Amino acid sequence: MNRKEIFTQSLKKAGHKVTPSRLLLLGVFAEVPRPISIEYILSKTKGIDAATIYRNVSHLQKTGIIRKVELQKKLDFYELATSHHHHIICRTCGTYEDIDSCGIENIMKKTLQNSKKFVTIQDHFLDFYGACNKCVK
Amino acid sequence: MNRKEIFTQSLKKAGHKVTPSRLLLLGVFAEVPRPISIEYILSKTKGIDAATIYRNVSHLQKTGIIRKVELQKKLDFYELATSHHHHIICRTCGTYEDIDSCGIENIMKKTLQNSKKFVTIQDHFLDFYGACNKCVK
DNA sequence: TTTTTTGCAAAAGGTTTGCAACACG
DNA sequence: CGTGTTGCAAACCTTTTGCAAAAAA
Repeated sequence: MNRKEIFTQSLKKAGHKVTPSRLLLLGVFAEVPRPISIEYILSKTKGIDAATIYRNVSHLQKTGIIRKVELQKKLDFYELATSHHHHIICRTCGTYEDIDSCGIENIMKKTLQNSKKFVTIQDHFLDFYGACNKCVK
Repeated sequence: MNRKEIFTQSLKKAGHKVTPSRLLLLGVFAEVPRPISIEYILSKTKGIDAATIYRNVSHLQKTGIIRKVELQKKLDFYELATSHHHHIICRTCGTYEDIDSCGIENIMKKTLQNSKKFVTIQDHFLDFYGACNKCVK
């Protein structure tokens, strides 16, 4: 079963009609093994109207074929230059806790040692998303 | 020296004029010990024109009073529901490597143990930003 | 008084929505 | 055929820019 057949099957299973634009969209996802942005998707699907892409991304997400990696609400966060730490954030109510010592330095060190392309790490981003006491049920 | 005086001094030192809108803006940052979004800032500075806020955030950033935590270019990344891993990304050219084993499970476990509010972690986000071989100089 | 900053209005991007034509099943 | 999907255009929202008035030094 080739890639197109797999896509076709998963679309049908989710109740979506199989259309050229959807196959193309899923093809873009399959070619890049990492989270990609709408901007990137649009650049790889030039023939298709942007509205169609937005609608399909939204539909495929609702049925679980793709999944949204949401980092808070909007991009570009700012902080006072003196503070930097990590958080655990409740997906339901948005409450959060700071994580004081997270041991990330070890991971950074190990990552650099294993890396073939990279020489330095200047910055990092780490947050956890979960459920707080009040929102577990 | 109170908070307002500290702000005044750091603005002057950076060559900014001291204005009510800037003091208010810095006050918002000081009240929340974590990265905040423009959206949040605007909601806390209602009397002031949005254009002024955007300009000030931009200026304060250039002189290092606040700092931008940039996660790629735009928010809302998507991935196939089956794939999930981490990256080390070059800030200059955008090249990246996958990080296969990053030891994050230990951090998750430790974080949950230390947490007072949280019961489960459903998801996490971790990327490193650095310089690759070609871009170090 | 000089230079920077501000508010307003307009412009510029990116995303969403309404609607009629079209295509999948 | 009937319903879901598409393209187009208009609507929306957020961010940026130009300009003249106001404020800081």
